[in-house]
Amino acid sequence: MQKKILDWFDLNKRCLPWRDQRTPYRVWISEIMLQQTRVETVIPYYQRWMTQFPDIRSLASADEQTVLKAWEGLGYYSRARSIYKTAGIILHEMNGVFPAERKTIEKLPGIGRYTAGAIASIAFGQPAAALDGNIRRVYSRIGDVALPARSTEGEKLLWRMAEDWLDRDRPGDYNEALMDLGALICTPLNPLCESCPVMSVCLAYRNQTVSQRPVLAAIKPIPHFMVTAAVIRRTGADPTAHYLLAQRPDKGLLANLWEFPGGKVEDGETLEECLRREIREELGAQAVIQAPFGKYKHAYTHFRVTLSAFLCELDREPQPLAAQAIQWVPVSALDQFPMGKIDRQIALRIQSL
DNA sequence: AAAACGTGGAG
DNA sequence: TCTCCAAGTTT
Repeated sequence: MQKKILDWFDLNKRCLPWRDQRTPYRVWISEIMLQQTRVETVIPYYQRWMTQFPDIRSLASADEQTVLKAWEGLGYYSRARSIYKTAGIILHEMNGVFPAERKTIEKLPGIGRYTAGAIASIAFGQPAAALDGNIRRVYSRIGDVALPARSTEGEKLLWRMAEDWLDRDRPGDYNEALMDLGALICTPLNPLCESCPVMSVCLAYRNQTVSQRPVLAAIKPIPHFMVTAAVIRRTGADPTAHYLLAQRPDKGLLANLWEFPGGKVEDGETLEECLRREIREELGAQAVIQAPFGKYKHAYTHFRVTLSAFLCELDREPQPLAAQAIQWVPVSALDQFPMGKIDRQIALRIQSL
């Protein structure tokens, strides 16, 4: 099976930017960017990143805000903050040398079992197994695994398969081969079994259970929240327009990113009441609402929001009561502040005025 | 063990 | 419009 998969890989592997010059740094950055993220999404981010931060030293000497800005739009922003932390650790505690041992790699921030195995095998040629979404699907089908793939028992079995069946001579290529096989042939929907190099050993194919493998967990209902946000224009003699941004807490959703202040609508509250309450609580000021500034729908990982924005002014200078920091920002500088998708859309609308 | 954590694309 | 999910990790 390993030979069939590697022979297929040698003929069909994808040409991807991180597959040139396999330095540990390039493999590491690509692996983090690819966590839960499509290849096509990652490619332009990866190319910009390597221009902006060509090595660990340039990354470690940047500001976290600059790093988050480079990550803006990729999502799961703790990944960017972990990368930044890891760059500092490698530079200051490891003499600037990326560790080669899987166990050591796995101790670094943002690197779990999969990523440690991928880096160890791909960048260092070590016989370390990797189990990602693609490989999990491929092995669930080859072994016709009836256990839910993400259950404790299922994970145990699948990691065991990944360890036992790893090609010891070409571990990095083998792990990548399984991922390419999962991405190109053994796809979630409509897999191309007739073109698969391991069709003859695939138990799910034999048992006609391919479409039922892997066994997925039940999906939970996703709540939907109504939220408001204030686009606050600074009043006063200054002829240049400035708008107020607040920096989110350093933990949780969109940590350390900037946003237009606001919050969830509570029961029995109108949108305007919600906004005035939030501004009072977060900024210690009275909001004078002037006009609606658009509705924005957005789906996060585990909830959805409909955000109603309003153009406002304040009756006094705001205080950072809830945010880490607040800042009056000229329209031309809104670009430089890392934001999540929905706040970026609001910022773009301001810039189009 | 289960929940939190983003976004964009396909069907 | 809506669902599902795509190279997982952390708490």
